[in-house]
Amino acid sequence: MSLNKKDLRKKFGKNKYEVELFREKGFVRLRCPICGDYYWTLDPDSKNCGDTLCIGGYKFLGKKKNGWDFHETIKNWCNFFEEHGHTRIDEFPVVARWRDDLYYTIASITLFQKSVLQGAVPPANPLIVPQPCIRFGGKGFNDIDNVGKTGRHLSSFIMGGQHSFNSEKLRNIGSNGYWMDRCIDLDFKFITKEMKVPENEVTLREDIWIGGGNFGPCLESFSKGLEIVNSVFMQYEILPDNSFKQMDMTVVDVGWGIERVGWFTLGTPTIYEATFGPVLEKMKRSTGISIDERIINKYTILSGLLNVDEVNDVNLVRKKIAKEIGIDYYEMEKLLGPLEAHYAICDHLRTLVFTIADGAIPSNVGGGYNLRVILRRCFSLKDYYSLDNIDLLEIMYDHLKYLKKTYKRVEDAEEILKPIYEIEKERYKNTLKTGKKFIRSLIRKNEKLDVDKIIELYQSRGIPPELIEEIAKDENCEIEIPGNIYLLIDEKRNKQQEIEKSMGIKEVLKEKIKGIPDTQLAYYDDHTILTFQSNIIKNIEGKYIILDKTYFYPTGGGQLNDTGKINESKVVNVEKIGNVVVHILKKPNTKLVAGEKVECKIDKDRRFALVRHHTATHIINAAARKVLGKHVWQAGTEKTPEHARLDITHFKNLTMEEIWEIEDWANKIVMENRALTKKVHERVEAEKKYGFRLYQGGVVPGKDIRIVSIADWDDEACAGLHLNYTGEVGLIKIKNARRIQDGIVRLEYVAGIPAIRFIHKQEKILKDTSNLLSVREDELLKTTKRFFEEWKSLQKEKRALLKDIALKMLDELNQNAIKINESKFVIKIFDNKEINDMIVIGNEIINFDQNFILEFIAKSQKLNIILMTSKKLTSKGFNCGKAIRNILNKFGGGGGGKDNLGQGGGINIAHLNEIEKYSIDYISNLLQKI
RNA sequence: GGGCUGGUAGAUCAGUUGGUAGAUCGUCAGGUUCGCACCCUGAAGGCCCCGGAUUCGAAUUCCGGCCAGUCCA
Repeated sequence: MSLNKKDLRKKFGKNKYEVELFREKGFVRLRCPICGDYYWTLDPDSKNCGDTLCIGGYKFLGKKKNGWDFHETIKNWCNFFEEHGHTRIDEFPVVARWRDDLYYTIASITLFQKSVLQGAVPPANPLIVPQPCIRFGGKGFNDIDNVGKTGRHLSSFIMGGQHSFNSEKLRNIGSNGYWMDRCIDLDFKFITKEMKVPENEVTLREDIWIGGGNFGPCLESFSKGLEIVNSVFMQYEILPDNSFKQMDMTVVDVGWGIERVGWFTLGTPTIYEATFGPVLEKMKRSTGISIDERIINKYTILSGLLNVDEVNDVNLVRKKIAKEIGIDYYEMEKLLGPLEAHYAICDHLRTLVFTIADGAIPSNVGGGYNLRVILRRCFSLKDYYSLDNIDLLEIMYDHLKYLKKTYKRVEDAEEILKPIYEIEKERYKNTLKTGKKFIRSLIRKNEKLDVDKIIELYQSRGIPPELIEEIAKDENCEIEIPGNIYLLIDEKRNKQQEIEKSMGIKEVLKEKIKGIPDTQLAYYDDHTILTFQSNIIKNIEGKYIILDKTYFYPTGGGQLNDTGKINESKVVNVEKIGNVVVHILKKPNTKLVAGEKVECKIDKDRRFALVRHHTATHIINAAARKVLGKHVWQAGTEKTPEHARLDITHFKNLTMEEIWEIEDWANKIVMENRALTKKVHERVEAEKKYGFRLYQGGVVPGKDIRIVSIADWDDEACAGLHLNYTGEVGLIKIKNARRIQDGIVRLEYVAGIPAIRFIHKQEKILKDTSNLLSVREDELLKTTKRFFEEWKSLQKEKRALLKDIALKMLDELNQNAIKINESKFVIKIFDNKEINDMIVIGNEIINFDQNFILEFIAKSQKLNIILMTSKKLTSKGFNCGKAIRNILNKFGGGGGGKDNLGQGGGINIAHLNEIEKYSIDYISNLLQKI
C-alpha cells in the first residue's frame, strides 16, 4: 500500500490536531528532537515528546502514590466517563464468535467493526466498555515470548473503550456523539483530575492511525515515559486507488490501557504487580523469590526501552541495559529469569481463565492452539526455574477469584479449569516423554540428526530443538543446532493458500433486484401456513420470482430454504437479499407475470423435518451444556431434512453415558411439551437479560434481535423457524458423537420420523445378526464373544493338528522322495490347502529330517506352491526363493522368498503335470551341482 | 482450515528390497532357596486399527475411513 504515515503526515498539519483544549489552556506545539514527531505540551521548556524511548525509560516507578488497584482503576475510569455522559455497556466475550476473521477480541473496537461501523445503530452513544482483550502476537502485536520481559506487555488486558459515533443517519434518530474537541478535553481531564497528573507533565503526541481500510489522526498522551492512552479519530476511508474520502460515519476510538493507568498510579516495578495484585504476591511468597532491589529498580526503569517490535533485538537491548546498570549480562539474566517467569506464568494463566470462561479450549487448531502454547509455556517455565512451590491450577483459581469482583463472567470457568488443566498437563508430559524416548532411540541407532531432521521432529512431534540438544549431550553425542533454527523452521512453513471465493448466487441476485420493495416476511407470523395466495411483484428472466408476501422460508439463520410450488412451477431454492425474498424456479416460466395473483404451496415434509431438526438443535445444545458444563458453546451446525448435527466446544471425547444423558435430557424436554416463544427484543435489553449465551450461532447485527426461547431451558438469538411446542419434535436420537478436532465434539442426531428410521436400521442389523447366529438379541454379545474365542482356539488346535499330520506324512514322503546325494526331494499335492498351513507342515518335517527339500503344491482354482528346506542345504548355497521363482516364471507365474522358504503361484491348474516334471529336472540339476 | 507423525502381545517398542510376526518388561508354570530377591528353563498371550486396491503373496505399497499426537494459519 502506498498510503503511508509519512506521506499522510505531510497532509496532516497542525490544524488537524489543534483542539479547543490546546487553545484554551495555551498548549505549545513542539517537535521532538529525538523521534522528530510533533507534540503538544503546557511546558514550553519540555525537552522531548515524552515517549518511553525519547525520555529514556520509565520515570514514574517507585513513586508510590495512593494508587488504584485493578478493580479500582476500572471503577474509577468507568465512573468518570459515566458522569460525563457515557453509557457503560456490557463487555463482549473474549472469544470473538461474531467474527470470522478473528479468534479473540483484540480491541474494544472489535465489538463494533462488523455492526455499527457497517451502519447498525450502536447500543448507546457515546459509550464506554472495559473490554477484556486477548493478544497472542501477530503483526504489530506483542510476541508472547516478550511477556514478562518488558515489564509492560500482557497477553490479556482490559481495553477501556471510549467510543463515540457520528453520522447523518445517527443524528437523525437522535443519537449524537462527539468529536476531537470534547474527546481530548475529557481524556485530559481524566489524566489530570482523576489520575492527578500535573497538567504540565502530560504531553500529547501527534500521530496517524491506519487500519482496516480506514485512517485518521490520533493523539497519544504520555506522562513520565508511559503512553497512557491513544485517542484515535477514524475519519477517512482508503479507496482502491489509494486516494481517500471522508467516511459516512466518523468514530472516536479511544483505547485506554486500563492496566497501564493502574500501574501509573501505583508506580510498581512492572505492570504485573499492579495488575495481578494478590495473585502475583502469593506466587512470590510461595517461591520465596528475592531480588536485589537496586538492580531490579534500575532495570525496570530501563526496561521500557525494550522495543518489542524489534523482537530479534530484545537480547541486544538487554545487554546494553546490563552495561548501564553495571552488571554482567549473564549475571543479570540469571537474576531476572526466575522473576520474569513469575510474571509470564501469572499473565498466561490469567489469559487462560478469561478465555476458558468464554468457552475457548486449548487444542491443536484455531485459537485453541494459542492457549495450549501458553499453558505449555507455563509448564516449561515452572520446570526450568524449578518453581516447585507454585501450583499452576491454584493460581488460575486465584485469578478467577480476583477477577470475578469485576468480571463475573469468569465464574463460568470454575468447573472446567481443573479437568482441562489436568488433561493438558497429561498431554504435555506425554509429549515430552515420548519425544525424549524417540530422540534417544534415534541417537542410539546413529541416525543422522541434521537440520532437516530436527525441523521435522519439531513440526511432527513437537520436540523442541533445545530438548534434542539436551538429550544429545546426555548421550555424549555431538549435535550442531544452528542458532537461527526457529527462523529456518519459519522458512519451511507452508505458504498460506488463497481461498478463492466464487461469486455466490446472492451476489448475482443482488444486482438484479435493485429497486424492488421489501417482501413481507409472513413465515414469522405463522409457520404452519403452507398454502397461500400472493401477488407477483417481479419475474426476472422467468426464473427468479419476487412476491409481495411470502411464507417460503429462505436460506438463513442456520436453516435451509423451503421448496414447493408457485402455481405449477417448482421452487427449488429461496434466498433473501436484504429484505427481498427471491424464489428460484427449477424451470423458467414466463407465464408468471408481475401483478398476477398466484397459488403457492410449500413442501410440508421438508419444511417440518427442517423445523423439527432446528428446534431439536436448540434442545440438544442446552442439554449438552447442562450435562457437560458451561464451557459448551455451539461451534457450528447443519440441518438437513434427513439429519442434523451440532458441533460443540468440549475438551475430550464423550462417553456413551454422557451421550445418553444428553439424549435423556433432550427427550425429557420434548416429552414435557414446553412452549417455544419467538419474540423480537431490543438488543441491549436482551443481552442484559440473557447474556452472550444468546449468540450461539454468532452475534447477529441490528438494534433488535429475534429470540427463540424454550421455557426454562434455552434462549438463543435465531432467525430460523421453530415449532410451537417441544412435543412436536418427536423422538430425538443421537446417532453419534465424535471429536472432529481437538476441543470440538460433533453430535449427529435425528428427530421425528428420521429418528424412527434410524432405529429401524439399527434394529435390522441386530435382527439380521441374531438370525444369522440363531441366538436371542440379548445374547448376541455373549455368543459373538464365544465364537471369537472359539475361532481363536480352533486356529491353535489346527496348528497342532497340522504338526501331527506332518509326522504321519513322513513315511509317504520318504517313499516318494528322489534321493540325490544325501538330500531327498519330494513333491506333494494338497487340495485346497492354505499356504500358511503347508508351511506349518513343512516346518515340522524339515525340523525332523534336515535332508528334505519339500515342494508343496496347493491345488484350488489356481496353483500355489512352496519350496522349503533346512539350513543344512541353504548353508551350501541352495536357495528356495530363487529356485521357485525360476520354476514358476517359466509357466507365467511369480514367486520368491528366502533361502529356506520360497513361495509363489499364479499358475493355471492345467500346468500341474508340467510343473512337476520341470521341478524334478530343475531341482535335481541344482542338487547335483552342490 | 492446512501440513506432518504414529496405530503390531497386558505395557514399551523392533520388523530389512513385499515372502514363516519378534524383543524387553510384565503374567503364569517349573527349577534354584529354609523362605524371599536375584538367577535359570519353559509357557501362555496377536482380526499387525478398520475397509478397499495392487500382487501368486501385504504388518509392509497405494487409496479411503477411524483413533491419537504434533506444528502452522
